[in-house]
Amino acid sequence: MTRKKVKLAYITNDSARKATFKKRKKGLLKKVSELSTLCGIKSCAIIYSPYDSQPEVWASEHGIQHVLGLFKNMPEMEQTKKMVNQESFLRQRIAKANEQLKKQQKDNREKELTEVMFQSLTGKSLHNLTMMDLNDLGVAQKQVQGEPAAAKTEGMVQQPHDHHQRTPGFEMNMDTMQRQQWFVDMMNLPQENNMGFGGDEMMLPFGDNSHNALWSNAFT
Amino acid sequence: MTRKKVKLAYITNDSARKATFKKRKKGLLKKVSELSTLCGIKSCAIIYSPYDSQPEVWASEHGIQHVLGLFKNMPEMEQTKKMVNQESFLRQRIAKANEQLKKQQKDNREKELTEVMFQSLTGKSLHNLTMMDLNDLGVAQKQVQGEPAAAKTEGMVQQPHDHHQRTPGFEMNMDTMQRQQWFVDMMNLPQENNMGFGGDEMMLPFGDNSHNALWSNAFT
DNA sequence: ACCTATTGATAACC
DNA sequence: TGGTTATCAATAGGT
Repeated sequence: MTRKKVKLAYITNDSARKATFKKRKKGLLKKVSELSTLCGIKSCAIIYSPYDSQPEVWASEHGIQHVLGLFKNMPEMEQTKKMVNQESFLRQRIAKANEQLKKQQKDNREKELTEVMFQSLTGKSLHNLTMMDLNDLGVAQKQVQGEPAAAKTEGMVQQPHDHHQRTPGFEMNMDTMQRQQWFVDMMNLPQENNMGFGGDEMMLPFGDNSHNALWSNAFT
Repeated sequence: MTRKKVKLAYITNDSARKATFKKRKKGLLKKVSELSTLCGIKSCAIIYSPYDSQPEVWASEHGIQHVLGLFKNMPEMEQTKKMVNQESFLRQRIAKANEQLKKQQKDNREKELTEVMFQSLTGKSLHNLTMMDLNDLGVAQKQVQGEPAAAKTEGMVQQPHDHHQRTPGFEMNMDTMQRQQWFVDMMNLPQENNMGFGGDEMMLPFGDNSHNALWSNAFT
């Protein structure tokens, strides 16, 4: 029963290391527990080992989580379930927003079509309509920017964010021809430029935020 | 130098408790350190005490944080800076989305107004356009066909979320006066009712997710 | 996994 | 608050 002085270094022997790990882990958690009990403080210990599928976690009752919120531990490291949940929740949220936006865009396009159709009924060129139909929601509009009717459109394209500011400012003194021209111009507004943000832009930068983590259910 | 058996219970004596705390904390962190060194495992301990302004944290080098991401400890408990940052970031993101959506809605509304105005100016029926829209966009039209335009307008206010679906359903049988009145009415439509989803609805449920926490900068 | 010698931690004291 | 020491507790190494 001689006992070496234990050099503080990695134990290369696998079984010995595992044995030591088990013993010391137990002792450590006990220490943590004692510390919390004796001193009435909040503490926790997290031990991740290849021996346990899950990280060993100990925390004083209602431990630190009540201070920083409610800390939780990942059931499994690799799963990072909650983190994914958080992310997916946000994605859902954003997808919903996007959906709303798309609806609006669709509606917008619908109106365009209506307006273009109106053109055709009133003797205007069907060129725009054709392009729109061919390209549906794509870049069709841009392809017709060279059209006379699109002169104003281009300006609007470049100031899509001010678009809404035009709305209330109807000039009701235009004659019919002018109004119709304006009407046609509006039809040629490229929807794409009013999309504002696309899916990609709304992607949460979780790549950069990979250090964000959500702990869950380790502290009882 | 007699030594009691140490009853595992809260030490009521303040100074004694503090002394014990200091000693044991030191010992505990040493244990954690040893465990990691000896067994090559990741571990960390977090000790929050009234004695230290900041929580005492120890983690094996590149500890657990590399498994779950990069865990970090709040510089100060109460600040929960990062958490706030995360939240505010998301809020920003969502606010942006909302803004975009509003723009779309406004633009949408603008087109509606234009359309309506044009109608009122020309006195033409747009039924055929409606049919075209129907073909292009599906069910939307069906829901509103045959309804008086004025009624529609009111519906828009009360059902802002279905706004886009009602829009194309112009009923063009009104006389010019009626149309113009409708037009004016539309212009006076409170924009707020067309926002689709509001800030509150997009509020992240952080109240419920208070257990979400972002650690930062504790693990060096 | 269980033992026990030995080291290590620390309660009580100064 | 920090240091000392007797004692208790943890555990290395063997079984």
